[in-house]
Amino acid sequence: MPTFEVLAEPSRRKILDLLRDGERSVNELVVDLRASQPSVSKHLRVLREAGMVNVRVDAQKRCYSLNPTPLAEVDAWLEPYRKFWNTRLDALERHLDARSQQ
Amino acid sequence: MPTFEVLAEPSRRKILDLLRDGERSVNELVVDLRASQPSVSKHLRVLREAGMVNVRVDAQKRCYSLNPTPLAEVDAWLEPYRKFWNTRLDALERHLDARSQQ
DNA sequence: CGGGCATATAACCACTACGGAATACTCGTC
DNA sequence: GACGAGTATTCCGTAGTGGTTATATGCCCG
Repeated sequence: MPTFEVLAEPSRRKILDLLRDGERSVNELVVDLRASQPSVSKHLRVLREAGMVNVRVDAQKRCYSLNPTPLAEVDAWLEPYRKFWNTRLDALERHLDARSQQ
Repeated sequence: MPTFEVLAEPSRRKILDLLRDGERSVNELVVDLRASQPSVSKHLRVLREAGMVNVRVDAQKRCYSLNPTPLAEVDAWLEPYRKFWNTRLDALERHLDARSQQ
């Protein structure tokens, strides 16, 4: 599934957010997300196949950790837009400066 | 529709990309996207309702222009991840530095 | 005011994604 | 080797999305 589609799911974004604090087992994620275990497992599969998380097997547990690399694609897409809201902010600043001259 | 879902559609991202170069009429977008007119109109509606584009009426034509503001939400979500691939790059740099010492 | 241009909307269809319940798998333990 | 914990997978039902065709709307012009 393409990166942007993966991120369209709020639960999946939240999983990534949680994994920023370090690796978590499936059950820990289930608790934090207040979702069913199959649901979380399915989302984790999507994230795995998109290369956004890594798995470490620890007996029965699977510990998932963050792989932020694919997010660079989003960052790259966003890049050309950044100058737009920068120039917007610049315009706003100029506007405010002009007002402060009064 | 939430920002991330709006962006999940490749055609919609492409529309935004095209509008970076300035406003376009629906028909111009239809040509550039090689898509049907109703399809483009629907995508434009989604983008409109998400506040990502503005419309200017010019006789029969509707000229759409970019409103990048909602993209700031994506940028904000992405922000905490940026340091991750920075530290990854740092790690890569250290690795390369270490190799160059040999 | 009739016709053609530009766009929006409606109605329909195919597809897929998500959630829940049930089940299968796999490992460590007794 | 039976059992339970932890997780993955399967099998539904459902809802929503995107595409196409057909139609409606609004505007300019002759």
